[in-house]
Amino acid sequence: MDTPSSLPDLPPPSPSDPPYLHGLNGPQRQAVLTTEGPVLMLAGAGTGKTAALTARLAHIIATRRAWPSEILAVTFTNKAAREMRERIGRMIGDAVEGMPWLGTFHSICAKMLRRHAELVGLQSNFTILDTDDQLRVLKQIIQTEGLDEKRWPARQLAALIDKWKNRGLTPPDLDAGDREAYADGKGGHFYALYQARLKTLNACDFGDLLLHMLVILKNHRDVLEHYQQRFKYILVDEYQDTNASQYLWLRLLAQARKNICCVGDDDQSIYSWRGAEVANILRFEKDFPGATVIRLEQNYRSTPQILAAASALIAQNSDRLGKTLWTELDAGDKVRVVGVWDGPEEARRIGEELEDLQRRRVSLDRAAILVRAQFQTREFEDRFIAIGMPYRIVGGFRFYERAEIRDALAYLRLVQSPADDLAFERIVNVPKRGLGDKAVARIHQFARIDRTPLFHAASRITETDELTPQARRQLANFVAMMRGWQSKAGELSHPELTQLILDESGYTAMLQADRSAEAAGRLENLSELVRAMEEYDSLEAFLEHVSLVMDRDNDDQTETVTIMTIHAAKGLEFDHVFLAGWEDGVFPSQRAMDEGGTASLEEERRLAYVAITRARQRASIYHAANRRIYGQWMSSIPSRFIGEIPPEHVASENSFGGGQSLWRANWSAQGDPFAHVAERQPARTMTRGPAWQRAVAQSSTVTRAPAPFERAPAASVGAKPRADLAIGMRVFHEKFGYGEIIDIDGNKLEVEFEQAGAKRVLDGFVRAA
DNA sequence: TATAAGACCATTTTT
DNA sequence: TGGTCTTATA
Repeated sequence: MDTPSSLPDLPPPSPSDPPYLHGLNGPQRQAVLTTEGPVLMLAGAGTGKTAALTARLAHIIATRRAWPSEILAVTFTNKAAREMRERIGRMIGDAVEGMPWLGTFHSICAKMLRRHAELVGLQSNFTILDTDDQLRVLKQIIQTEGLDEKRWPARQLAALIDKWKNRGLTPPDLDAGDREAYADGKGGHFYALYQARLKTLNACDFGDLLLHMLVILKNHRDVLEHYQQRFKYILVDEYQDTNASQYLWLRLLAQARKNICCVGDDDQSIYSWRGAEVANILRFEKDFPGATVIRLEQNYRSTPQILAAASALIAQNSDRLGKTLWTELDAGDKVRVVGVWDGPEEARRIGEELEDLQRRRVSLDRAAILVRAQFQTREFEDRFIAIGMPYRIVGGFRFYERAEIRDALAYLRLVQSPADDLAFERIVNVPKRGLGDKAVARIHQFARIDRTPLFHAASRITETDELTPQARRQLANFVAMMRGWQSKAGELSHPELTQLILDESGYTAMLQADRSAEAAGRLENLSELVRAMEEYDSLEAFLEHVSLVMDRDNDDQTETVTIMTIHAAKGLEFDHVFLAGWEDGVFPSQRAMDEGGTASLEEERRLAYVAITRARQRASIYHAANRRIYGQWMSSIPSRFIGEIPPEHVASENSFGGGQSLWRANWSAQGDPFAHVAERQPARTMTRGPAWQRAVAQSSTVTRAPAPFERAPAASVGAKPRADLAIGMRVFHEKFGYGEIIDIDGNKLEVEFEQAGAKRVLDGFVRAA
């Protein structure tokens, strides 16, 4: 397969090969060495895609085909971009620094758009709105147009506009059908209003970054030609995730030289609900005639058992380009399918398995729990707190999405551009200054009449008697403070300025006065923000970074299990993977089963494929017979996907049969809310689906009665206590705030928290304060 | 204007 | 179930 004879165009590997070719197999080498013309690299899960990709870049640079600044390399996430930059850096050294066009679609477009902003009616210092800002603008429009917000929610309009932007459509491009979609045919009108509003705000949303650039490239030949000349080579990662507008953008840029290399895997396309179009990858050869298609099929990650299970599953999908993954690894364990009684037991069982790994000195970093939806994480969080299992939940709120961070940024934005109405509205009354809806409405009115930004209107309105005397005084004070900061912006460094704003505005005082447990964390986040700013040359640079790039900081050095959604896990790998909640209705999700037909079920199946292929050594699939969803207990049947894995690759276990009576007794004794369900549920469930019957029938392991009571935590096994902590020390905890260490027992601490009282916590969750 | 109690409604979320 | 948003009251 990877012998040179099957690839006649390539020189055979030789010891004189440059280092970046070392260790690459035949197709990977081909992907590196085929620099000219369009290339489609179909890279299955775990086939060394990133290695090939970075080697390709290194090759292009090393052989002087292009300067680093002449290569466009696009990824979807900042993380992927960062990783690529690091890996190339290791191959070619400092030359990566000169790769200004390596980044996400959005960051690259933002960079371009700052140069050409005037071509779409923006100034080059436009602000980038996030989803929150976007929603607020839309709400205002809906309100001023006198629409019933209940009947026509802003979220729905936002989703629609997003969809249009993803498809590369500006308001005039919409056809009749599109326009009909919202508020009895007013969709297009509202879209146009929104775009106009953004223009006056000198702002754009995420979708606009791409859409504006697309419009510019289409309408301005000179700009297009400039970039076509500049980018001698184009490289796109995760091509299956591109949406129409990204696709059109790429096609325009690649048209002249046609040196475009797209890497992707149609089987891992799981973002169609976000506008990604698998069709882009399926029709690549049509778009670029004569394209070289290279398949990376040797998997270096998973055991044959895992791979076979995943392959059989994905084979159920139609509409695939088709790949045959193979591996040279040894057989390994079958995929485990474990049936449990309910959600809490699922968490308990997985917790026990993790403790088992700890006892075997396996680092928890090598294990992950993957879920379909975010709500499933709670069950694990509850359990893991109880047993002291160190965990990390990926997703949820990101750093810059937190209220206090957004508030601080709004202050900065307003200092930097007084015309930023969204920022003004966000913070006029934070901390509370007695400037409520009424006062803000007056300011709005004033601004509308004068056609000036809110801040300017606010300053003017204090010279009138429009407001009550105290509101007037407060507002005058606010305006004066803001003016003060604006004038000091030149003298102070931006971290100093930020600190000054936080203190003078009363924001710090507000949080200090707040006795709740979260307040301490908020203050901590703000100092984190100030610290992060120091790495940037200017406020502008920092704000740009924060709106597009800023990730949550996860620099904890403790070994932890990772709990995350399957979506978030794409591209990652773990030795031990626990796949929770494989029940019809959870996974595949109820929505996917109800609406969307085959297409969305196939996307769920791809998701299942992604999930299984994250595992290197062992994949364990869990399904519960009962699950509480939105507070309601529901009985459930195993996911249809379980039944699609060939029996020869599966080892089933379940907690039923022998354990059942014990269960019932135990649950009833605890006043279990669904004791009545237990009377009949198992029998009924077991006769339900064929998958379940098989899971029971195949059951090879003797069932163990589940632990009826809370067990003593075993987390201390194999964990090393930290040397940097001592009794009496002041520490900070993300959830509980500040406190003092009372006692240390191995890696467990007894801490008296200032707000939350005495708690036992793992040392990994605190840091010295 | 600020707070408290009720209504409402829930996937996945790279930017 | 529980978090967010809206509406009623001090």
